[in-house]
Amino acid sequence: MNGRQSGRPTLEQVAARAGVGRGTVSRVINGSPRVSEQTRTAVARAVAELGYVPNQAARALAGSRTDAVALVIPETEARLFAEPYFLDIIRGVSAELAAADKQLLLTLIRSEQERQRFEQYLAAQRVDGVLLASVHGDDPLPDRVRELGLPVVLNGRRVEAERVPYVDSDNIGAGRAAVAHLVGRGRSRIATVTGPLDMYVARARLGGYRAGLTEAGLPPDEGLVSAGDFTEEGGRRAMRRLLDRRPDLDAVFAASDVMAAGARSVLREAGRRVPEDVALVGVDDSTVARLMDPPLTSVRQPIEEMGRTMARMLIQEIHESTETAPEEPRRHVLPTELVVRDSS
Amino acid sequence: MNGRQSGRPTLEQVAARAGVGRGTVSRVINGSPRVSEQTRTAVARAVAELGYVPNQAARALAGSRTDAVALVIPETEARLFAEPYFLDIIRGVSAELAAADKQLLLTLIRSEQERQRFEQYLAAQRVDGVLLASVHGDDPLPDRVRELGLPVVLNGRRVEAERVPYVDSDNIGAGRAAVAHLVGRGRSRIATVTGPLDMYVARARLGGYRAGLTEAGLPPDEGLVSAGDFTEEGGRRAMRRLLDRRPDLDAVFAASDVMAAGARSVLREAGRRVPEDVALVGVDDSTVARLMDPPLTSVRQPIEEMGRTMARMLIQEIHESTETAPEEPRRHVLPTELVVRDSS
DNA sequence: GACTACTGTGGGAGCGCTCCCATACCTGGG
DNA sequence: CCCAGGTATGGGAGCGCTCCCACAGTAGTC
Repeated sequence: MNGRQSGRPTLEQVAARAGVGRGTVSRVINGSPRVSEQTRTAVARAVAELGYVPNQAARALAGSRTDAVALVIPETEARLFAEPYFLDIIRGVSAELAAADKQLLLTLIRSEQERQRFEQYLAAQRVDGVLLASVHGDDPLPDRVRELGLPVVLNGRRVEAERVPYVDSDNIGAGRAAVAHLVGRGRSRIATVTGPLDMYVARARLGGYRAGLTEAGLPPDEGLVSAGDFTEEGGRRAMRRLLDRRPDLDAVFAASDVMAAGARSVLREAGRRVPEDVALVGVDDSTVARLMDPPLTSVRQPIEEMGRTMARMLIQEIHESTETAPEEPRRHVLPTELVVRDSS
Repeated sequence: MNGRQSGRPTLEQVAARAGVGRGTVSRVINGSPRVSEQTRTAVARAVAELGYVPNQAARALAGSRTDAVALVIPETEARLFAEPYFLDIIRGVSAELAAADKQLLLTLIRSEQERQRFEQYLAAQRVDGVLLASVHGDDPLPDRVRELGLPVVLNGRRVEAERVPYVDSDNIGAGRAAVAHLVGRGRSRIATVTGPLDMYVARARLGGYRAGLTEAGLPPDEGLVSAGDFTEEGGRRAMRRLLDRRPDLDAVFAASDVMAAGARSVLREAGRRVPEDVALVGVDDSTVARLMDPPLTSVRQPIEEMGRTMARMLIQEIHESTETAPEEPRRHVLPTELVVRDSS
C-alpha cells in the first residue's frame, strides 16, 4: 500500500526468530534487567540478523513519549542577534540530545500564525519537552507551554527572578569585566551602547557596566549611556548620539559585537582612532569580532555550552515529570570571559 | 500513569459529541470531500468545543507517514562554511515546511557514530524525507537514504551530473561574474583562492573563473590559482602563496567571503592596498563582507531561497512516492548576483 | 418497477509497540 | 515436604488513529 516501509521487521518477528515472546524482546530492547543473559544474547542476535529497528510511532503511541524535544527560536530575534549565536546554541543542544538519543525538532516562529501552529503541535504530543531561545520580557509562551504540562527550559531569562528553569550567561559579570578592563587601560570616560532595554540580557549588561564604574570609583553619567537594539544600524545611531553628547569619551562598551561594528564605523567617520582615541569592547566574541579592523576585544559567552546545559536540564525535567516530584526551579548561570584584542 | 497527556480528547470522543462515527470525524479532519456540509460543521464544532488535536503518534502509526522531514548538516562543514549560510538554509526550509504543516527535524552529524545513529532513525520511520546539506564528492549518504526508500534532496551536488535531486546555485556564473567585474575595473592579473577541490562547489567556482578569463581574452595561468579550504586561515595561506608566485597580481577572486577576509589580512600585512593595489571579490555576501574594511564586493547566493526550493522539491517527491510514478530527477540551479562594494 | 450508480456514513481491523497481569520455575526457611 | 518470595517469561489489552468494506439512502436509467 505504501511503496516504502514494506519489509521492515517487527517486534513480533524478532520474537519468533529468537524463539521468545514479544514482551521479552521489548525488555531486551529497552534494557530491562529482568532478562537472563542467555535470552538477551539470543534476542540481540535476532535483532542483528533481521536488522530490526523499533518503529518510533508505535513506541510513541504505546508509551506516550516521543524521545524528541523542540527548540524554538523566535525569528525576529534570529535577525537581531549576531546570527552565529543560534547556530552555536543549536550545536550544543544537538550534541547533548544526540548523546541521549533524542531528536531535535527545530521551530522558527516568525508570525502569530506560526506561533499558534506551534502550540497545536505541542498539543499533538510530538515532543517531550521544549527549549525556548531568547525570550522577551513579556513573552507568555513559556507559561503556555507549562500549562500544556510540558517541561521547559529557557535560554536567558525574562526577568531577574525568573520562575521557569533557565540557562543564562553572567551578563552582569560581562559588563563589569569589560569596564574593569577599560579602566585598567587607563580609560575614565567610558560610554556604553546597550541592547533593547525590554530584554533582561540588555538590562543585565547595563547593570554590570554601572557596577564596574562604581567599583572603579568612577561617577555614573547617564549621558554616557545610549540605547541600541543589537543591530549594526542601532549601534551606529547610538554611537552618534554618544559623540554628540560626550565628545570627550575615551572608551565604549557595546553590548554586542554587531553593535560594536556599527559604532566602529561611526568612529572611523568621525576620525577617531581605535584604540588610540577610543577603546572599544563588544560582547559575543563572534566571527565579526575577529574580522574587525582592529580585531575587537570582546566578552565571550560559552554559547555552545549553554546549549548543552539547556539540553541536559530539559532531559532531567522530562525524567522527573514522569517519575519523581518537582523541586525548586533549576537555573544555571555560566561564566563569561574577556578576550582581549587590539581594539582596547 | 503519565502525569501529563491525561485529559486530551480522542477522535472517538469528538465523534460521540458530534453524534457521528469515528470514520466521519477522521474524514473531516483530513479534509475528505465525501462529507456533507451539515456533518462537517457539526464535527467542526465538536472539535472546537473539545479543543481536539489529533495525536501525531497514532496518525503516524496508522497512516505510515510522519509529516516530518530531516535536515542533515555535516558538522565539519558547518565549521568550514561561513556559518550564517546554514542559518539561512534552515530559515528557508523552515518557512516552506511550516506552510505545508510539516515538522523540521534537524540533525548535525559530527562523527561516524552519529552518522550511524542517523541511519538508524531513518529506519525507525521518523521522517518522510531527507534534506542533505553540503555533501562532499564521495559522500555515500544520499544513496544510503535512497536505499531506505526515502525521498532526498541535496543542497549542492557531488558531481556535475548528479543523479539525486538537488538545488544548487549557479557557481560557474558566480566565478564568471566576479572575473567579468574585475576585468571591467581594468584588472588583468586576476588570481583566485579556491575552495577544497574535492567539493563540486569549489570546482565549479574555479571553472567559472577560468571561463571568465577566457571570455575576456586573458590567458589562463595556473600560477594565479591557489587552493584554500573555505576557512580564514586557508585563505591566508593561499594568499601568501599567490603573493610569492605572482607579486604583480592586481586582483583576487576568493571562493568565499571568509577566505577573502583571510586574504585581506595578508594583503594588509604585505602593504598592498585594497582596492587600489589589489581588488578583492568574495562569494556569499555574508555579514563578514559588509563588515570588512573596505566592505567586500561579493557574489550573493539566494541561500534562503535555496532552502525554500529544497523543501518544496522534497514535499513534491514525498507526494509522488506515495502516489504517482517517479520521473526524471529534479534539479534546480538558482542564479547568483554580484554585489559591488568598495573592495573592487 | 427493478436495476445500477452513486454519495454519505458507521465501524471492524489493524498499525507495532509498551504495560502489566498471569504463569512457570527456582530458591531457601520452617 | 510445603509454601513464601523471588526471577524469568509469555501474551492480552490497549494506545488513537487510518483504511476500507459494508450498508443505507437517494437518484437516475431502461
